Amino acid sequence: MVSLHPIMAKSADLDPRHILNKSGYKATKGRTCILEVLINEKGPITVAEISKKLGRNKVDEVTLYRALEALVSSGILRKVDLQRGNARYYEFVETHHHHFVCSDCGAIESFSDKLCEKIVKNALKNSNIFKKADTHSLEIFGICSKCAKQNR
Amino acid sequence: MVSLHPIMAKSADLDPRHILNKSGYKATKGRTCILEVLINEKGPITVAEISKKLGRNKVDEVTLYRALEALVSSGILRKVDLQRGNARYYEFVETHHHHFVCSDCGAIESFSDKLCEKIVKNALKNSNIFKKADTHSLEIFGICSKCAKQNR
DNA sequence: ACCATAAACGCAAGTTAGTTGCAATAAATT
DNA sequence: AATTTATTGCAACTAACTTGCGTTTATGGT
Ligand SMILES: [Mn+2]
Ligand SMILES: [Mn+2]
Ligand SMILES: [Zn+2]
Ligand SMILES: [Zn+2]
Repeated sequence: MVSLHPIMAKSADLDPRHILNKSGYKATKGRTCILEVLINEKGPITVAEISKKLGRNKVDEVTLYRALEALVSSGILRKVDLQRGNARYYEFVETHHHHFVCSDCGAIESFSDKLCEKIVKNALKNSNIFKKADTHSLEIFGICSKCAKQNR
Repeated sequence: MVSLHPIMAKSADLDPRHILNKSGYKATKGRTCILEVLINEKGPITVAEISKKLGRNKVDEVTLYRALEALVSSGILRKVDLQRGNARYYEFVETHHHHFVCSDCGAIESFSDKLCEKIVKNALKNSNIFKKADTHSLEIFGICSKCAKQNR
């Protein structure tokens, strides 16, 4: 938990305009709003959800797709597969973590575990063709207790 | 490595017809061929690739999609996200494992690590809403040494 | 071997998701 | 304020599925 001085609107690394410029993008109205939506979101959301949350700041869907792909390629956003249809899920990358997902209702719980690094290290050691790893994804799927109760 | 008696065409758990029937499906020509393709494949492949490998046994694309979804829902096949465009990747589930994927050329190396189970156990212990886990996915992304060399 | 039944199939049509090209616009740099 | 270059919106397109429905085919019972 970071506590901010009241006079500071936002720490720089949570300010969409600053983030965009730092990565060499123009802080246009569109991208600023898009990134703001994702920063304010606790978990991954779909393209359609982002569009809806933009409200009166809605951008063309082409613009949205292009912006999301750009931000992913810079490591600002992350695309995750939550195995729910084929919609893509995006989330702002603050700290690395994983997801526990309910296969029924889609409820998401985040977690992290430093054992992951150990696994990546092992995989690299045993690999014949990889010398370094960039990223990894780990999601666990199950039925949440609410859904488990209902489906009985 | 399992050694089979010459008179035995295939061990039962690798025989598509047997697998289909055991799960309550009809061993139609279509599904038998589809499953055969996936059993003979070492890694996950796309719908288009499956279709091509079917050759003269090609089925309608609708049939293919319906068959794949059915087989996934029975746990016979698995759908994995290798972060390469939006085509879906399917693979026959023989033993649980994970993938190390080249973000550039798509090369895949499989691995498994029992530390995964530990992570799942940890996540369950710390979870407020999940009491059990069904499956999990873990993929590592990097650039293979061949691509690393070329891109220099 | 034949029949009944339900699963699976193929076709046609439709939808949803994502892409490409290009001229117009708006940040950033000077 | 002018210049430069990324970004945008529109229109059109492609790829990736999905749905409905009448026909076919595998399977289990006679
Ligand atoms: Mn998350
Ligand atoms: Mn595999
Ligand atoms: Zn649930
Ligand atoms: Zn490679």
